Amino acid sequence: MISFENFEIVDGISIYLQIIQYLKRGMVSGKIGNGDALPSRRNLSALLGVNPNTIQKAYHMLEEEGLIQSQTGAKSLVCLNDDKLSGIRSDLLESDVRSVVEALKQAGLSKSEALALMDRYWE
Amino acid sequence: MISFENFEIVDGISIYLQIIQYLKRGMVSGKIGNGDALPSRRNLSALLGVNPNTIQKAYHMLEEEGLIQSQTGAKSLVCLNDDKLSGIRSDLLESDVRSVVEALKQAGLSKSEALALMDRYWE
DNA sequence: ATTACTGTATTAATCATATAATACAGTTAG
DNA sequence: CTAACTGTATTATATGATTAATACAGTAAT
Repeated sequence: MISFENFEIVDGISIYLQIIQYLKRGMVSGKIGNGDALPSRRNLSALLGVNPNTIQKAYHMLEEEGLIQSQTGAKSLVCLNDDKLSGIRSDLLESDVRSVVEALKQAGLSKSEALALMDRYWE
Repeated sequence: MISFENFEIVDGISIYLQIIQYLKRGMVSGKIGNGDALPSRRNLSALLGVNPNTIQKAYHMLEEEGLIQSQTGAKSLVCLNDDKLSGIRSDLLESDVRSVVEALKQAGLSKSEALALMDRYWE
């Protein structure tokens, strides 16, 4: 069963997007794999303290992307292959890194300053 | 006059927050300094293709933070000192770096992989 | 002073997000 | 079989972000 232990909702980004992002990152890391069962909409909504409809929205979008499969009555399952995985990986990492590079550049940091900052925060 | 040439609105974050973020990063980089004049609400709204109220919201919040000063009839001016500047700097860089570190960690990258990725995307 | 530009305020409408309360239909496990 | 859990759907409400159309008051420059 996929865990949401180290998941925390932050302000400024839609909750359903944060859930999608969390699951995709888990897939990229290998912690979440093909066939894994997702928490039920009701369980996850109770765990995170958000409305069931918000979970449903996230799951529904993942299903439209072909990353999970749902069937009325049964648990939703992760549906992955190598192609999908490499697609998610490049999408996610690219947008993450691209945005922070842009931000640090605009704040006037040099490449080496940025790398040093990053190194320091990695712990 | 403060320039918005290299500013582009992205999806997923409120426009007024993006404007605030852009201006703060300019302050941190030194491109924007104490006393600099901001574009008028109407001008900037036309330039960015957004509603004047959206610009007003961003400017108003910056004024509440004490980073700009406005007076009816005249241009709004940047209002900075060293204390404010160092506060913005640590806030901005910290949140930028912290979030990307968390994202890349969760995606399963090692520190060196992350630094290499960052290095590669810098140009 | 007149003109053109400023900031500020108000009201209304629209859209996305999120919540709330139900209901129905299919599955899984005892 | 039945009870408890699943996914799915519907309707309503609230809030925040954004747009829109004005209006008023103050500044700056000619």
